[in-house]
Amino acid sequence: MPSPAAGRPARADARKNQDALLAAARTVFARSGVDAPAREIAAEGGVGVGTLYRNFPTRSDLVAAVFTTEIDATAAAAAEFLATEAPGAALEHWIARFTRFVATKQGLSAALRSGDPAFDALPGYFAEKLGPAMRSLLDAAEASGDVRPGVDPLDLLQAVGDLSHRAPSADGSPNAMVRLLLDGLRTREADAATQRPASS
Amino acid sequence: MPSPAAGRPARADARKNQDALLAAARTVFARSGVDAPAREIAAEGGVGVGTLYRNFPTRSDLVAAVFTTEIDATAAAAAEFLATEAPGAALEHWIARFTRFVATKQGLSAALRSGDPAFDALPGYFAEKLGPAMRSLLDAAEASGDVRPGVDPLDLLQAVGDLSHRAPSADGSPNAMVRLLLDGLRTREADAATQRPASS
Amino acid sequence: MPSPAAGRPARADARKNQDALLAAARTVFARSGVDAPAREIAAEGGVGVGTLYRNFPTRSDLVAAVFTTEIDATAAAAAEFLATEAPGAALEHWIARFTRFVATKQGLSAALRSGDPAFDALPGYFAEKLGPAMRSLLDAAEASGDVRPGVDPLDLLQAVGDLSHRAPSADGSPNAMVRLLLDGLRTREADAATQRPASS
Amino acid sequence: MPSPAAGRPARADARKNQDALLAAARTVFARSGVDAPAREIAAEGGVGVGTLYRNFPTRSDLVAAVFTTEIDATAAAAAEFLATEAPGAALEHWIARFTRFVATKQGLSAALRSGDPAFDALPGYFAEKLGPAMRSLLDAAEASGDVRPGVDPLDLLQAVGDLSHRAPSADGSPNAMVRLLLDGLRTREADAATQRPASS
DNA sequence: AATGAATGAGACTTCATTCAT
DNA sequence: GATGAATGAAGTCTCATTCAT
Repeated sequence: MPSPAAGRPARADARKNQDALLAAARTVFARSGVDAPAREIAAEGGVGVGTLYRNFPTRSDLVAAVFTTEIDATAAAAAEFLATEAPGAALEHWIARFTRFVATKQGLSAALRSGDPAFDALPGYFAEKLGPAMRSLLDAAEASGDVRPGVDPLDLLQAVGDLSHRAPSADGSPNAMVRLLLDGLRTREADAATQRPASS
Repeated sequence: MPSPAAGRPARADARKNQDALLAAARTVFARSGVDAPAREIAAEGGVGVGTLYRNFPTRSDLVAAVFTTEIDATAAAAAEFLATEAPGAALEHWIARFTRFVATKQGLSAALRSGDPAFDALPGYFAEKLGPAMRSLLDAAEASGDVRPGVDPLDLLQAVGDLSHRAPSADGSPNAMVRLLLDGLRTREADAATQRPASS
Repeated sequence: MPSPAAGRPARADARKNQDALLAAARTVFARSGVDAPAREIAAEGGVGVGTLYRNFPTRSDLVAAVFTTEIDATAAAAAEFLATEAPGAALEHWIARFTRFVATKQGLSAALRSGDPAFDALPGYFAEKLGPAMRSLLDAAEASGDVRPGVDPLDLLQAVGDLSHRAPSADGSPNAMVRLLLDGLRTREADAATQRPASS
Repeated sequence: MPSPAAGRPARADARKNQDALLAAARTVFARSGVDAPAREIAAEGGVGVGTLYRNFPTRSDLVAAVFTTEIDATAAAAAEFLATEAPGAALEHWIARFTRFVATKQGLSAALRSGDPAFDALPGYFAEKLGPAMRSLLDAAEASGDVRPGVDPLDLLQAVGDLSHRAPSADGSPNAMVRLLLDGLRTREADAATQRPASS
């Protein structure tokens, strides 16, 4: 064991608990919504409620932390997909991932609107992190001709988010309305053909 | 059985309370979500909790009643608008109204998914009442050339509903994404021009 | 219809309700104990709660009335049995009947001890009515040699009552401990024979 | 897992509360019956309702615990009495004690019959613990000639229990009917004379 | 620092009782 | 007089949160 840099072990422990709680909260929020009992989250994380309260004094702190964490992870996935897939596929996959992220947040949008100051920074964080991520995917897809230009990344994100809201969606793929929206996003080569013929 | 022809006396009062409770629930649901304390609803309606429980034994009974009532009112508005406005305006106004109805239902979609059997009939009722209403508005608007044909009323309703979800919207008009969706609904005269560069 | 004596019909109605309530209370007390909801009793009697309260302002009034009524009926049965059966059988049948009366009064003894003044007269009424009834049955049975003499009727009644307390008893016959007590009551002809032989 | 040898710290407190609640329940059950408000029991024990619910999630858990505890204490008293008193006195005292235990259980027999599965094991526990205790006392008393042989301990226990049911009994001694029963239990020297007319 | 026991506010629900019709 | 709707007190139970160990 080549102890790296004589760090204080207590820190490691604290960090471990924080991570465990974050993961637990993610799980529980998805299962029972953001109003799930604190005890359920602590139990899922394998710690006592006291520890939960020490690390996240208020529920909104925890919610915000989970939200932030997931935004980070989701944003990071964009670069990863772009690096390993064709632009169209990357965009599609990433939206599917974003969709699952949203679906996981039972009751979050209601919480956001609650006026709790702990949430004030969240929309900004969302825009700051996911806006550029979406932008990069759209740029690539526009360049490759997969989607038409002129779409605002945040508008799209919001729309997809809203449409994903009620859809736990069987296999993890976006629900019908999202697919509809995405279809509309593609370039209109074929679309035009569909629309031109003799209308009924 | 004394006086044969006499109607049921106390009924008038009971009915009044029921209406008061329905109105109160509508108000409170919009303000605090469908999970608002029973006492708050009773107080808003100016009755005791006991009365609330007598008239609506379970919370889902009340939710379902409010939902049903509003669906009826919303559906009825369609005919009214059609009779007094031009097709395009009628459609637009009605959707704005529908949008407000949805925005009022904080947490309803989550409740719907709760599996409570009291909600089983609701989606069907929604489709049965609002489908034809939307259909009639779309027909008129299509006939007058305001919107393009081929739109499924229920799909549209669902999409608008989902997009309205998080938007109490300042002045009562639909939010940006809904407007976007509605723009897409209009006839593509201009749209087509934009998309088909060389139409010659 | 030879109207008997031009009585006021209202009276008949009132009496009918009272009887219906008494019967209903008997049924419900047996089913759910003397603390059963007032509404359940009113419903069983086919009247509104208001009528219940008009006829029996307090629960104890009703309990006392039922109790009194049944004491009367039980006392009356003694003479009837004596007139139609042999003394031993009459005694036995009557005790079985008394046993059922007691078993029917779930929680009555607790209520009796509650200190409610409405119950003050009950023990006296019990003694006054059932004491003589039991006395007459015992006298006959003693005379016929079926039971040994020297048993106090009220003591016996109380003991049987207490022992019947926890025994809904399958077919309506007294439970094991009561039977034991009654066995002890019989003349010891056979008993002596049983006891004399070689003790273990 | 830090300090290995250290016991569980907070346990002492928890145990103390549990005991306090058990004692409180015993007191309150005796005073107000087994249906006494949860809050009353918690208050008597000097704890919050939450603690009551934590330690005894359902009322039947508490009832069963009190019952079990008292059965244990009552059973233990048998050996104690046997060791310090003459067999006849030990039996008498123990029955008096048992009588008080039963008198304390206002409404318990009704609860037992409620069908709550939490009570299923109680009759068995009663028999298992008190049967042998009574047996040992009877054996000693039979050997010393104080009581006649052939009495089933559980039958006797049940009979005494039922007869004690309604008798809080002034000075703590069994009520009249129980005394009657116990008189019948004593050896029949005199009794036999009375019963066997021509013994010669 | 972590733990989980204790607390008690507050939500739910049931009924006894009153009273307008 | 009868009815049953309304009331609200009272009891149950569930957590969020604190705090001793």
